[in-house]
Amino acid sequence: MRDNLQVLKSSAVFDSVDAAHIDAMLCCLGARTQTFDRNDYVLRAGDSPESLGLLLDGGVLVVQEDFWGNRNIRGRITPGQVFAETFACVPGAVMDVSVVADESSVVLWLGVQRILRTCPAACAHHSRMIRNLLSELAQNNLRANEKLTHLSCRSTREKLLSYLSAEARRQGGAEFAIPFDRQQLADYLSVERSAMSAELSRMQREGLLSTRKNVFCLRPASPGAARK
Amino acid sequence: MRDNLQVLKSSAVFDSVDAAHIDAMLCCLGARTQTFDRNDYVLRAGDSPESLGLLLDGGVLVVQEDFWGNRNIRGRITPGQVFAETFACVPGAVMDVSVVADESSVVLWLGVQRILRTCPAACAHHSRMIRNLLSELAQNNLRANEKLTHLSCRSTREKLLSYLSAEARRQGGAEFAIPFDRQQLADYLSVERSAMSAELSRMQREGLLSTRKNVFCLRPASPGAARK
DNA sequence: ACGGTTCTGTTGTATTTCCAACAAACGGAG
DNA sequence: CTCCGTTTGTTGGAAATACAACAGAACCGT
Repeated sequence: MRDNLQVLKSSAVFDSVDAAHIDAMLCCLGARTQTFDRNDYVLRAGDSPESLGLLLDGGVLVVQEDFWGNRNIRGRITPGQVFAETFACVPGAVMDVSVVADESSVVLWLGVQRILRTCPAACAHHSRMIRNLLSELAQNNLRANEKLTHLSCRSTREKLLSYLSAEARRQGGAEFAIPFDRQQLADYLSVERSAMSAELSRMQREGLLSTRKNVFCLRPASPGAARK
Repeated sequence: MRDNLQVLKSSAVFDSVDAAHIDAMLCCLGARTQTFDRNDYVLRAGDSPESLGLLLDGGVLVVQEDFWGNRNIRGRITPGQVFAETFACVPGAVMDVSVVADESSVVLWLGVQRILRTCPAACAHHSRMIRNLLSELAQNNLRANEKLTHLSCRSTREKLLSYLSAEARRQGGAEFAIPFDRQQLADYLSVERSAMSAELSRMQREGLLSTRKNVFCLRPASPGAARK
């Protein structure tokens, strides 16, 4: 719990905010922490959160669920990242997604309206935080765009390649770990788990990639690879 | 062209900015207008725009295209709305989508970094505009979320119902016009145009809805409706 | 080591989508 | 009005996905 300050200092929303002032800011933002066990709901679809969540420890999934338990995973939040900021920034916005703890997690709630409503000149750091928040929203937009790119692919194979290429690019190498197990990956890409599993097998047989558990390694295209 | 000021005043990014100050702001933002014919590219994938676009007149489509001309429509921008703001807000961000004029259009370019970089206190309206921009980004996020909801549906019918319900909700009635023709709607939902057309026919036969051109009317569920 | 649970890959069948080609309806331009 | 290009709806065969059911592997705590 002592390294929470470390997480805060490295978090994008507190970027360029003097560490010495963070305590004062937290008080000003009405910050409070909350802990969750695995599979606990952090926020439910239908909520209108007034605070954004900053994950201090653990991991949470942003998911959309229908009545029959079908779920689409929007993304996974890791410590230092924020979530629900979009809904917290639009007063009255109703969440159409839920946030579920994927493991034991600690969340710091920040009353974003206290940043936005009061005059930014009141506190020198407010203006900085608003710009950080804006940057965070833009990043979130980019992530959503990326996911839209994956989902607009027509076939399971294309979706996999689109996602895996993006992940390789993001992590800067052909070998990388993904934050999902197979079922979660299928829910993220909106495909059938079994069909995806079969497709991954085919792709491995063709030499496009190799995978052990959640570690993938993309291979450069080999001209003599067998099709199908 | 004279009613451009009217568009600006009603635009969300200039919300609560005194009309008398807009002129001064435009100068400060390095604003300049540009006109486009139908099918002209306003921005191309690969660009790193330093300005956001505010549409003064006409209509533009945000699209993602691959090498073979397959395109996915991300959305349609109408006068008063902004586009490319996400990329303009993240210095160096490379666009993975293009913006194409769907009709003759007039765009006002606003140097967003001049809002963000300079001290907000320098101009009383800067702080207001930053918050407007933040709100705009949040709205954009909500739209992206909505589209993700549509795209995560598995079947053509589900996608159609998801989109049409959302549109009905947005426009506040069972009867509404959509901003797309059939091909554009198919590209927006990432489905086959012909399959979508067939599905729409089936849904009409079942009495779920009626459609003439781009006007749709959703009907309340009738218990005795024939399946398939 | 032992069960029990979860995760992953495989397979077969039913269903759906994709694709190409065509037909009908529509909307200007001359 | 006719011609012509565009848009929309229809159809049939090829291909891909959805679904269910199962088997082996990995993982857990006891």
